[in-house]
Amino acid sequence: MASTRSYGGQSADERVAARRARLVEATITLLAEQGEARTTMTAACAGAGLTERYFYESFGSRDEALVAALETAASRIAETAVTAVAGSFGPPVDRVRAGLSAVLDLLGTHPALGRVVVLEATANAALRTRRRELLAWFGDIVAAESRTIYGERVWPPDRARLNAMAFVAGLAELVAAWLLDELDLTPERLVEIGTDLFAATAQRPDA
Amino acid sequence: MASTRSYGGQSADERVAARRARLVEATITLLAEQGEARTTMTAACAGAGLTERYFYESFGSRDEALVAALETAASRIAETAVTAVAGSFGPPVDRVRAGLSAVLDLLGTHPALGRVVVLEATANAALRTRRRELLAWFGDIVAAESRTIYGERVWPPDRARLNAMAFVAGLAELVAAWLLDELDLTPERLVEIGTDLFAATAQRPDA
DNA sequence: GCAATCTGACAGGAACGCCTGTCAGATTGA
DNA sequence: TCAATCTGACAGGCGTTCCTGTCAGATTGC
Repeated sequence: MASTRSYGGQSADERVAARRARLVEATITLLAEQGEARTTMTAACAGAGLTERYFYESFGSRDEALVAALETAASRIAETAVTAVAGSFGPPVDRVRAGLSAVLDLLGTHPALGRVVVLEATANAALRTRRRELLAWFGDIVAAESRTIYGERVWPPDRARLNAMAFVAGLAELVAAWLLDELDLTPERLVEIGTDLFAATAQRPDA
Repeated sequence: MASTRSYGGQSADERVAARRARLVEATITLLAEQGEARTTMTAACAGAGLTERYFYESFGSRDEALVAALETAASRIAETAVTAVAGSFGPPVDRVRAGLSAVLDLLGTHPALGRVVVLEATANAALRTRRRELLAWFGDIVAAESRTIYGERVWPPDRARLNAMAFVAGLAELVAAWLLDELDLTPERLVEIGTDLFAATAQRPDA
């Protein structure tokens, strides 16, 4: 039962990892294009070009695959943001803008990531649980970045984290509206609004 | 088929309205206590003490009932907020605090309303669509209130609306964490944070 | 009192998705 | 070459839910 031989020029571990990766990508695509309800186990297998048996080689259930897709998409977005801020310089507002621009560029190039993270991440109980953990994680990242950007003018850590979570959740809602073409939103306007909101929520009012 | 006689001392219209109201209340309770997935049509009927046929007397589908439950819960919360702000006086920050306090009191007394609006409102495609419309509506209300509270120091209408939507969505996320006992949140702290966030997002930074 | 109507209980069709099992054919290492 | 293993196709059980239909009993207007 347990694979051990090489096959098609790949070791057993490599084949399993490749199949898992294909399933995750197919799940991301399906979530983005068809929504959570239609992202069935069968559809994910079909999208990955694999049969149902291989699904349970990598995931214990449909929910596990959905969560893996969310984690993958969220990690790519977070990594983009952190890298952009770390590679930026200049006055605080420019560094924030750099991070937001990088994220919105990424979402423009890969809309599926945005749709998974801001539109479909709440469609399922397992996804919602993981989403809240990811939001807390984003909050920690944003709060930490805000301290390196603004220095002493930020809130104390506990409060900074809560403010950062509210900032991320609020901005995510506007991104959702943008992805759905609902309000007169553009990436440029989102960057502008996000930069202002970050400044307003990260800094203490008396600072 | 169409009811027209009186029965049990009530006219046909009254009976239909009463049954619908019971179904909506049962749906709210189920959403709050069992989650969207277990809020089945059958369960709503059982909760309302009605048989399945009466479900389709008032709703064309399960989704319609879920949406009606969300609308009812959201309206009660919005009404509470608007009434509290309208009945408050004093400096701006006090009026904002009055509105937030009233809402959190309501959620403390009727946790089901909060759970439906901030935890379960995204669990279903039909609910998500209605939720975004309600969020835009909340945004309009909050933006309008912010102008009466802060006067000329607020953003222009378009921008005020977007900021208000981000504020509501961000605060809703913190309320969700509170309802789930996840971060060291209390109603008092939420009021404090919400008041600060409102001030930070409603007013122009240079005002 | 009686026919018409309303109500509650319940059965079950139809559809769907998750997950498991079987089986023939392809690929490998010896 | 050949046995062992890996792969893809597919069938189908199981459980669930939505929604419709039937039917006996309760309540009404006349």
